[in-house]
Amino acid sequence: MSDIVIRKLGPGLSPTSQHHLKQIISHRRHLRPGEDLQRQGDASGTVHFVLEGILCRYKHCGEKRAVLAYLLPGDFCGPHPDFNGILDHGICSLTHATVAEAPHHLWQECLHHASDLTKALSVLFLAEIRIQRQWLANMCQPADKRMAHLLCELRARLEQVGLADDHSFSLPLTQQELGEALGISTVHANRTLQHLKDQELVRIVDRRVVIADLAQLQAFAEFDVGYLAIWPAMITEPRAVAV
Amino acid sequence: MSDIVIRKLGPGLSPTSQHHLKQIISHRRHLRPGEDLQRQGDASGTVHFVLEGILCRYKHCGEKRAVLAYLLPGDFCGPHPDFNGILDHGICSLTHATVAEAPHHLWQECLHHASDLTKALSVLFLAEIRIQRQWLANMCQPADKRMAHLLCELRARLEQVGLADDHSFSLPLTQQELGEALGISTVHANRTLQHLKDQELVRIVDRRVVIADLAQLQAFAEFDVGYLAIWPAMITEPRAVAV
DNA sequence: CGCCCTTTTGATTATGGTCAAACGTTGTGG
DNA sequence: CCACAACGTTTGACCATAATCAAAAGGGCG
Repeated sequence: MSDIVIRKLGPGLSPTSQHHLKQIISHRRHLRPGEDLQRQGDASGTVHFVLEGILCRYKHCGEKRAVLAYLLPGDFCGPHPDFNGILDHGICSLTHATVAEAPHHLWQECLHHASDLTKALSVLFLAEIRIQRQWLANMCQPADKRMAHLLCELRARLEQVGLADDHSFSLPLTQQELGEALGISTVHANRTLQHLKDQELVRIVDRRVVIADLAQLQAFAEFDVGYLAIWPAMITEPRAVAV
Repeated sequence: MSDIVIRKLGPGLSPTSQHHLKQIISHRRHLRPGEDLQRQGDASGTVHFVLEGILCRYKHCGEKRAVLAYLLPGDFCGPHPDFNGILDHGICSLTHATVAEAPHHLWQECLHHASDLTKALSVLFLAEIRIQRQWLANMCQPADKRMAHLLCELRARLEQVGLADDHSFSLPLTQQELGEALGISTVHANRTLQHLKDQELVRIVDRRVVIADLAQLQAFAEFDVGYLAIWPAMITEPRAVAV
């Protein structure tokens, strides 16, 4: 199951490093919906990778909770090796989830032996900040476009790890949770989704997102997949990683 | 003048590395207001540090321009050493500005010789993503609080490099540019500033932000300086770096 | 002075928030 | 099996924040 991490960390890793990494992250931890993996204000903690389920980075913002990022299977939860401060945000599981946990000393040792791993992590990290910037840029769009954009992004990221195709994917999130990520109220998230449904762009049935015409949805959302490319090869050859 | 970069990169650098770095970034480049340092879509470019003036990272978002980050004196413009793709955003100068430019081959060599520099850069980069996350979290606040928060942030970041005190700082940005960073219209940026002025929290006179009572402004903005700490020591001892 | 850019103001519109209630589903316990 | 609680979804009415449009008023500069 840790293959999904290898898949995401990509073609850059030597077989030796891959082996090392798999050993290190063999320890599993299960999380229930709503359970925190790390809390805002904690001193920097253990390294994690998502194996199953969806988690989110979040901050408290007045009364509300602001969801800053979704963490999907294969994603690195941090903290980054160079970080040695206080965590500025929490990580919370939105579904039942399984994460791989790397004990601190083993992780340090692994980074030491597998020098290409440090670079691969940096690349993942740079990919994450590109998503973060895109989310901020999207804030100047109306809610329906933002919602469509978010669904396009989730689809593309899940596809990278083989969990989505062009027509549908599983999305066990509530409308409230989607709203928190878009910075809109639950009620408005609902109306927004209905608006998309009325336009026959997407439907959400039975915890699955169903897309009639992906190109049309992406056009509506002004979605350009470029910012999600993790490895340079993916820009021209998106499926290269999936092989 | 490149001292400001050393100051920001912080106490982590050995004297040798500092010397190396100063040599490498001795090449200066001047930018006029509105001039691009890098364009969205370019292949990854040259490394830059801001020495004077204010630049911004931006994306086009429909008709508008979304400002994603301000780059202040001492800030690293990227690209990050591990990044080798297409730039997902542009960098534009908002004022007259001076940047230090490190030719690619010298930069690579410098990173090789000064291994602590790579780490220092990562730390700066992590600081930048914390700001990015905070900006996103702020999007669920009303515009007046966001504006106040932005001013608090700019003040604190400028103070880190000795360009602000508790009472005022120079801010040669237009209300339009502030609005683009907050995701609000120019008109609303103006009304928001007036609202803050009416509450006697801040005034902007003659391109300077004047703060009557910093604590009061920060309280209104729900501003917690923690996310701006670059080095662990700064969390408890913010002035340690400034010495 | 006249031009351009920025700031300011007013009037109008629209996007999205809040409150409240109803409806559907699921899971639990009697 | 049903009753009930808990949660998520849906709907309506009303309100608030902010966008848009238009125009006037300053301000710096050739």
